[in-house]
Amino acid sequence: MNDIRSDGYFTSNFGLSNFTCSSSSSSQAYADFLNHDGFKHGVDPSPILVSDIGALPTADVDCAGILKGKCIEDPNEGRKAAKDGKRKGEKARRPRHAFRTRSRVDILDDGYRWRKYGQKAVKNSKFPRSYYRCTHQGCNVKKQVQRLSDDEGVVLTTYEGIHSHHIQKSTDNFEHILSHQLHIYGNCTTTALF
DNA sequence: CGTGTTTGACCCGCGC
DNA sequence: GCGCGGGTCAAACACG
Repeated sequence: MNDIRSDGYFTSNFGLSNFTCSSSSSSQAYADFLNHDGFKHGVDPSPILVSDIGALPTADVDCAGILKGKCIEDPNEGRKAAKDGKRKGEKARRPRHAFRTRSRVDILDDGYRWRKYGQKAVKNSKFPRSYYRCTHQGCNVKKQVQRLSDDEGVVLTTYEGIHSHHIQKSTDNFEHILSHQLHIYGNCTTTALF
């Protein structure tokens, strides 16, 4: 199900989609986020910061439904940790990882059910940031979705926490949604779906 | 009626 | 201390 290609990219089939990451931390991030085991590591140990986001290549989806992209570690973990009640300077226990995807739709279906609990205007951006929580009982995974102001075709999704359960939607549903989306937009090269 | 969204208020940390 | 910005809460609302 998982494979590291010769070019260092990490490909994994999570049931709903194929995702490609470029570093071991990225693959672990996605493994954590999707609650999967058995990942290989050691390709590229260097983390990529959200501040470098402008220099990163953008994720894309080809006509076979293969999503390619990079995930980014969030340097803002300490601040979030402090807000969660931890002491200043204490390392955050819950990693946050961001994924850039090129998509016309803001909501990328990753197979989990999310409940929106907030939306905020972002400074220096004309697009708001949306906040989502996993609706599964006992699972406190969160994600933020924001469209980049300098590239309106790019959606930045930040995941925080680890799912304590399996994907809640079936592959059949995903395929149904995918075919529906492709029917709507008629251009699968610019539509990203998980 | 259950579930999810909207949106203004609120809280907190940080910088000045 | 104060203002700003990010993040969260919760009441009201919409929808199937």
